[in-house]
Amino acid sequence: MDQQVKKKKATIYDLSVLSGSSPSTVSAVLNGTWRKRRIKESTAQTILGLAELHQYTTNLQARGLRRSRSGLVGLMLPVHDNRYFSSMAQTFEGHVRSRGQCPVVVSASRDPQEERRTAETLISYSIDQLFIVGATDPDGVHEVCEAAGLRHINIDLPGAKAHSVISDNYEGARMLTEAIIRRFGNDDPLRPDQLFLFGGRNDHASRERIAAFHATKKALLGADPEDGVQSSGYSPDITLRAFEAFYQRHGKLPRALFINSSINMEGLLRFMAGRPAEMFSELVVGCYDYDPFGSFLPFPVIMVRQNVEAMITKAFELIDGPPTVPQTFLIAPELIQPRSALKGPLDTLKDIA
Amino acid sequence: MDQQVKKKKATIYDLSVLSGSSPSTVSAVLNGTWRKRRIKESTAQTILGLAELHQYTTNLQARGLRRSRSGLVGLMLPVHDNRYFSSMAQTFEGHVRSRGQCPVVVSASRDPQEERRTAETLISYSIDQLFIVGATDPDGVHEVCEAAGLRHINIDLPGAKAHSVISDNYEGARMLTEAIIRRFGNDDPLRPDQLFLFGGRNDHASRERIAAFHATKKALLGADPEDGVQSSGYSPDITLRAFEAFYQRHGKLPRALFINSSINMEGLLRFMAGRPAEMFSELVVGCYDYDPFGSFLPFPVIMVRQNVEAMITKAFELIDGPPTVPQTFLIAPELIQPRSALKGPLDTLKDIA
DNA sequence: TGCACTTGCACAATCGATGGTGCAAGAACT
DNA sequence: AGTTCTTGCACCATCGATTGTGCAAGTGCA
Repeated sequence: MDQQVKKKKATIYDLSVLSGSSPSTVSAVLNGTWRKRRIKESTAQTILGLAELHQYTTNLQARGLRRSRSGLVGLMLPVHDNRYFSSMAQTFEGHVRSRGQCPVVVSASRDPQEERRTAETLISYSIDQLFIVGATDPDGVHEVCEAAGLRHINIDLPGAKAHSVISDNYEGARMLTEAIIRRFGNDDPLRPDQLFLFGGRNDHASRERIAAFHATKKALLGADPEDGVQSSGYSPDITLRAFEAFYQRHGKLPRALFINSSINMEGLLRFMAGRPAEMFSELVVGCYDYDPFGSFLPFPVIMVRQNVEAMITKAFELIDGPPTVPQTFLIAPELIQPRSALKGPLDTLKDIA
Repeated sequence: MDQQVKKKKATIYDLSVLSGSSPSTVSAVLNGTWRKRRIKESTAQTILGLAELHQYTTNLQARGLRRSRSGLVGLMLPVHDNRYFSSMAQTFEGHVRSRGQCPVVVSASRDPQEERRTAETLISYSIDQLFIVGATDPDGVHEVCEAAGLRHINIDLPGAKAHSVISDNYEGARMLTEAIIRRFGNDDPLRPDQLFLFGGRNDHASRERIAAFHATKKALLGADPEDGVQSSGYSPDITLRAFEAFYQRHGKLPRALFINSSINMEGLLRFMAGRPAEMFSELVVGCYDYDPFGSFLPFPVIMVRQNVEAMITKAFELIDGPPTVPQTFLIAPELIQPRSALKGPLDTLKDIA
């Protein structure tokens, strides 16, 4: 009967019996340390043959328990459903796999409590390293990791207590603001009260971007009215409401927009839905994020692409390196002109038609 | 010194000593089975207090080893970097968390070998269930799961040997094709040789969609030339080349396009990049996938949104239900008119400004 | 007082792999 | 032949939690 075939998954003990060797010998052969343990070549071959035959696979929980690490490497994202973060996941996976470890990607919803709980859960599985992306409370997560002796690193949003690899938000926002302004010709240049920033929150990235936004406006346009920033967090709906409020107050949208992230950009889309396309035909938008579809909207959208590959690479370098005092590393982002469809992490996969 | 503070993470044995109870009692208290084991309320409180005090957390590898399951639930995606799949991940996470388990999301690059290897790795960690999304070789993965006695289910692309929950691709493609055709008025209706399908591959979804495409063209336009389908897999670059080849041959793009997925749509974007926007002003596109940014391109893009929430819900229902003969369940997708910015899984998160 | 229950917990085996240590048999050498 | 190495492996404790079982002390009742 099929029920009898319900294989219990061969263990080293099974192979031990079958091969006539001890479990420890079998273990050594199967995990590759057998030469160091002076196991005879022929013994090894016998065991490897049996393993193959019986489809042996290591029980990684048992190994993890013994070694007190698991081979799992964690990536904690704010959310999955976003091109920036999902390309982060994609890139991360590639790196982890190429080191023979197993990537575990989870999201924590930008909720400090959830972030800590998530870290704790991962720690309970004895993950080997944790990459903390865009955490609302990086230092809170740090405490949890620290207490468990877990190597970790911040990405995208910096913490004070562990290394951080982040985008050069100031420079990126400076470039973006400048590009928005320069987009307008000299005959009808942009006025300071025509450029607004939507999105942003009280996090490091937003603060830097807002600072650069202000500074660049002042430098290039000579002035910068007080009310130029409409904070609306990282929520499409709140951003939508901010646009609606603005529209109610002014009877129109600004001439130009600096939008803090693709998530806020979705708020603009929601505002656009149901309104005539002509309403947006003169609009110029800068968005601090890159999304290929966002780049081809019916008005110019200048985007900033953060260098995910470089960030992840640097993060691995640091997390593997010797511990030093926490430092923040800036990775230069790239200004992307409207109507650009760039390659992404998927392009490294082999093309299959 | 800090080095001495390197806490070894309290175990039930530590708490056992501290509380004067046996490890098994501590274990029972901490995992909630203590009433069943007739542990005194006061004993339990003492232990819980100590656990709190010493920041005890269960070593889930040890538990997993003993129980031979881990509390991990796997989601295997083709890729992360895509709104369809990442919204799948987002939705999945919500469901898994609400059951007190830990989601593990990994991708397998649409590579049959990678798919099996990935499943094997996850199995080695004793995951409790596996959700297989868009697998190139679902039945291959099935074998691996079957051998390990792992509950699993196919999503998006069906397999023959396990339950499958998929989008009603035929009906979706029928709606989409019809919507594309109806988009053209009666004075200058679309001709059969003006509507082409790009993308698709030899998988179940593509076959269904292509069949519906053909049938609907024939039904509504009376004819359907042979060469109406340009297979280009799931790769932006191959799709780009398909567009270039088409353009070379015909000196123009088709009047209307059925694009098989957002990934192929990115191929169109790549084709658009660097070419004048006017070239696309008359184009009408239907895309079998939904991406909010894709919905606002400078030409009408009719999209199909697959009901991710319903698919995941159904999948959980099935995977938890009693085993029966493998069956495929169709979930109705939704036709999305151009310029629609819909809510997604992120909107369930609490908005933070 | 005697017997049957109930209460409250301890004991010990177990999950599967790892790695330090010990030791017999054979080789090499004097 | 006696001593010292080397080879090749087995033994066993261990990682931390779970769980079936056993049993002493206490309770209730005739």
